[in-house]
Amino acid sequence: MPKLGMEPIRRAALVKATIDEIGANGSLDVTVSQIAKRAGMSSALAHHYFGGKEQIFLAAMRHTLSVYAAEVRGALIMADTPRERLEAIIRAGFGTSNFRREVIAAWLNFYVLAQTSGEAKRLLTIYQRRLHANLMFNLRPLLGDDAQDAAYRIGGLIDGIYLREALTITKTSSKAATKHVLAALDLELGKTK
Amino acid sequence: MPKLGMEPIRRAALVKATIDEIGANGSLDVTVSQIAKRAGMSSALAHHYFGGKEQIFLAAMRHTLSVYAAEVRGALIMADTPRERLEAIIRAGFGTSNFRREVIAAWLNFYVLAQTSGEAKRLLTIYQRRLHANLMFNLRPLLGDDAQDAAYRIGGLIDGIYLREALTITKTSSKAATKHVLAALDLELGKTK
DNA sequence: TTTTTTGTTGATTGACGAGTCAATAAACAA
DNA sequence: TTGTTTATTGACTCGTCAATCAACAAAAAA
Repeated sequence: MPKLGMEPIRRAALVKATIDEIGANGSLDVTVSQIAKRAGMSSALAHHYFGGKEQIFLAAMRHTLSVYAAEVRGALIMADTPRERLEAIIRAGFGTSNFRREVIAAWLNFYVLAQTSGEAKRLLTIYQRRLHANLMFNLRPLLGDDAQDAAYRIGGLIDGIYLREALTITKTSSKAATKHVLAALDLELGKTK
Repeated sequence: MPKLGMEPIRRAALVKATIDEIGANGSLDVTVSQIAKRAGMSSALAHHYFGGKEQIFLAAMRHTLSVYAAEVRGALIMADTPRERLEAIIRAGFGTSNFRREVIAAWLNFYVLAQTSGEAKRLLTIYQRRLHANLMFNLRPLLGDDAQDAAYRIGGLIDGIYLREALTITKTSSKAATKHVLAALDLELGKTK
């Protein structure tokens, strides 16, 4: 009994299932059947809507990236000063929608995908550039020419902490991660504890 | 014409071929045949010596880790003061044997493997702990109770920069990476530029 | 010399998975 | 009503790959 207008629903379900399946599995070594089953449909339908496995992965990646971007934008609305905006960017990165086991696992595997897929690489590069630009924009008024290097280090630290969480995940790690990056930010800004 | 004493030679060749193949391929999605071919033997022989694919991967991982550890130990011999030792640890991480395309790609994929394989996870955890302990030991005389957090941040930054290099590799990035982490170290130590 | 140990591979097996296709069915348009 | 578009799947094809095996060869031990 086919209801019309299923396409967006199916696509969304597949995207979510893909992230969950990668998270559950810990690798990109998931079958289209597994994803489709988790999303409650046949594998043929997944192919029908996405064309192929890589395109499913890329859609999941775009979704992850856009959720991240939305969370950052949201946090920035509330912030007025450069310092507040920097804090908002950092907090958003470790916010509830991004800092979860499956999402971190998926993120890690997107880096692997980027080794093979040009499109995946492009998407990740966009994320990195956007993060860097956001940090730069708010660091420059505070640090001038040192902003460039500081932004690189803060961005690198964020990514590094993500990578570590891919290995050991705990409930409290979100708070701790935020605190660490904020401390690094204070150091960059020249505040001594 | 079987020469005796081939085992260690074959094993070493397979380990090297594994790292190269993962690097060339950008993922763990390499076949035993590919690895064996690169190492100049049949896939059956690879199985004969290692028993299975995962054990080949783990051997490659152990090798990578031990090369890293050796490089750190080597650098530490020349260093006398805590500050010099910290610099040595950082420099070793971005030294010529570790900071290469294939090795970084392999490293990234070991993180993925650690999601599935308990042994891989164990090995990576050892690396992280060792790095942390090394940093701590030399930061404590300089920072006291702040050493713990500082070590976490320096370690995280190192990993983060590695992750970024997995995406964009350039010739000069080794120098730049070192400079960035050393700058972060200076900040932690309270030196203002 | 016979036997055992070590080295080595081509061929095969058995499983699994991506992608395709034909067929079915409901909704909608003409 | 008839034709078209959208939704959906079971069955199938074709390829790949990890792992095993049988067989051969040479060195070393007996």
